[in-house]
Amino acid sequence: MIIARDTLVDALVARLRDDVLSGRYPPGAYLPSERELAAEYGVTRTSLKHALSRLGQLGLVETKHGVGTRVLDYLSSGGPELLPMLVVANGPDWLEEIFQTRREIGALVYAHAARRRRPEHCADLRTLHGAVAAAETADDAQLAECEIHRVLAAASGNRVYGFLVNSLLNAYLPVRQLLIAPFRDPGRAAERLTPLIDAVCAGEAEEAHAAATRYLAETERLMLGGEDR
Amino acid sequence: MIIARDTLVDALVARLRDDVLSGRYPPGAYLPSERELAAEYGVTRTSLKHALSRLGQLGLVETKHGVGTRVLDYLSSGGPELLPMLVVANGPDWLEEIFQTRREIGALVYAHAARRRRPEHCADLRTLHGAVAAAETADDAQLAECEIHRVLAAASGNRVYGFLVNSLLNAYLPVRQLLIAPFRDPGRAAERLTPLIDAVCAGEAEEAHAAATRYLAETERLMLGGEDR
DNA sequence: GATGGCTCAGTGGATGAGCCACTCATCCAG
DNA sequence: CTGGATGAGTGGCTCATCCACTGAGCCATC
Repeated sequence: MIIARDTLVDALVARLRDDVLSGRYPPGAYLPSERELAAEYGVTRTSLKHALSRLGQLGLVETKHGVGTRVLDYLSSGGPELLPMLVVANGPDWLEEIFQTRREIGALVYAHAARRRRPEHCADLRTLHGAVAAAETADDAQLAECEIHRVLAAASGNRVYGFLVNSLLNAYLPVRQLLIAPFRDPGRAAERLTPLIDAVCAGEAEEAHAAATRYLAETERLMLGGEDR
Repeated sequence: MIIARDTLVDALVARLRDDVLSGRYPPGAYLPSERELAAEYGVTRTSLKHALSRLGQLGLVETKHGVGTRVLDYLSSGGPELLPMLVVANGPDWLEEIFQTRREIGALVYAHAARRRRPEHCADLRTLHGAVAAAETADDAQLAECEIHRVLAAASGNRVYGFLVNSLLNAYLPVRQLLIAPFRDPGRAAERLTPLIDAVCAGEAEEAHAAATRYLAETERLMLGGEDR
């Protein structure tokens, strides 16, 4: 286990992010001046600026010289990089939409993977599939399955799809402990993966599309508390 | 036209980003120490740190206290927020993959839009469609068309799809001048949109899917220099 | 010889005072 | 009524300085 103690700026970012997401500073509103905020949180203006700068990069706020820092309408203009943050703050609100996206994009991308996979992708998939089956903890199985999704996305031959899948994984990883049910029995988790991996390695695009849809829907059901068998 | 002069930190971010993308600092390599970099660029360490912090938020580098700042393997682990940057640096390399993604995700999302659109979405679509037709410049037509994509994504009822579409638009906007051909004749641009918008407003999901695919493929062809008619 | 603790050089983290540049509302002179 | 000057308030940026962390190497100990 890695102990990654947060830095002061990380804590500030988290705090300001919460203040924005909770509605304390709604979209369109101006934040207090940097000098005021720094005083309120008991930090230097320099540190506060670092935090604001990162929120700006995230697309949550916009700073204008001589004017101030304004909260943006991130729900309208934001990108998927906001998902991890939003999921941590309001997980249940987002589950359904993320699952739908995962299911539909997954089917699309994994069908491409079946068409364009190369031998090394298949080798990686087999290795990871084995790692899921042999995992000693649910945690290991879950992480190995994530890598499978990455390899499948890479096999699609479209790097943009790789980015999209990474986005969804990034939203999933911070809350994965809550969605670990499908991996409690690693052996069965691996069995569920078999049809998808076989279809992709065999180059059967139609079948991969169907298998992906089935697999993703089934794991969702289990994540949401359905019984396994 | 808005004159948004770059700030020093913006320039630093751009410079460091180029140094990373150009391979001067390949993934896995450590950047020189902050003190050295600050001296090299003739700026304060404070400003340099602001730039590095933003690159970190972007997922391009990772900084560890007491160790240094390392370039990440952004092609493997990054998200779509990297696209604007990558497109500006190596546009042609990415065009094909972005177009494929736009076409396939667009068809998927706009089919959902046909199923779930609400009256206000249709009203917005009609207004924007009119704005494209009446645009006095290709520029205005292009921007209005972008808004149409945003409204369509919103109409899908899935905010995650909205984020994905925003990502693609963000990658497109910085280079849109190079891809403005389809909007040289705003009237014809609006004509091309008609089947898609009609299908969505009529709630015909299958037809919306097909119309979206046709529309997106046709505009791509024109963007890449095909003749219009 | 292997172990465990120490030191030290180098790195990033954070501070706080200070000055500069920009924006906007206001006011006043023409 | 117009146009320019003013000033308060904002963020941009610098500087000098200190703190905290890491890792390599040394060395006494076992």
